[in-house]
Amino acid sequence: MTPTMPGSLASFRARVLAAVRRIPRGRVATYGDIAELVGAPGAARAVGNVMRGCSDPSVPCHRVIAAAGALGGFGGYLDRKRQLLRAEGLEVTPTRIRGFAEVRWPVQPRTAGGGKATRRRPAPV
DNA sequence: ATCCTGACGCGCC
DNA sequence: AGGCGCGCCAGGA
Repeated sequence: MTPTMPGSLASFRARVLAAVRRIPRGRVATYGDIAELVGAPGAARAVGNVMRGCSDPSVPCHRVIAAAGALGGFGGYLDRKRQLLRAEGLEVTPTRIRGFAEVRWPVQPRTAGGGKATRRRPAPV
């Protein structure tokens, strides 16, 4: 390909959408995480701007939340976001995702090695 | 090239 | 716990 075609050329937006698309169902990622994934640590805000124009149904923009498991935003339909997340089996409190660390992505599910590194069941409620 | 906006992040009150 | 303000970053006018 062209000598100058580092992935960086792909619009920040394109990279973000690609990353978001990789978020598995039932999992969530923060704007900051996405930013870092696309090689723009600290650009969480910019990521949010991208999501804002995310009209692509193939992009699970609802899986992108704010830091600490906060819901973040979703246009004027935050309720919609909670609904979608719940539909994926996530526990969502009125203000945040429950067990955020457990459903956060990307996360290394300890390649089924030793076994007990992280309790898959942190305890209900 | 400059200014302003924003689905953020984090510290502080 | 919850709410407020400042700082950061990329895009658009």
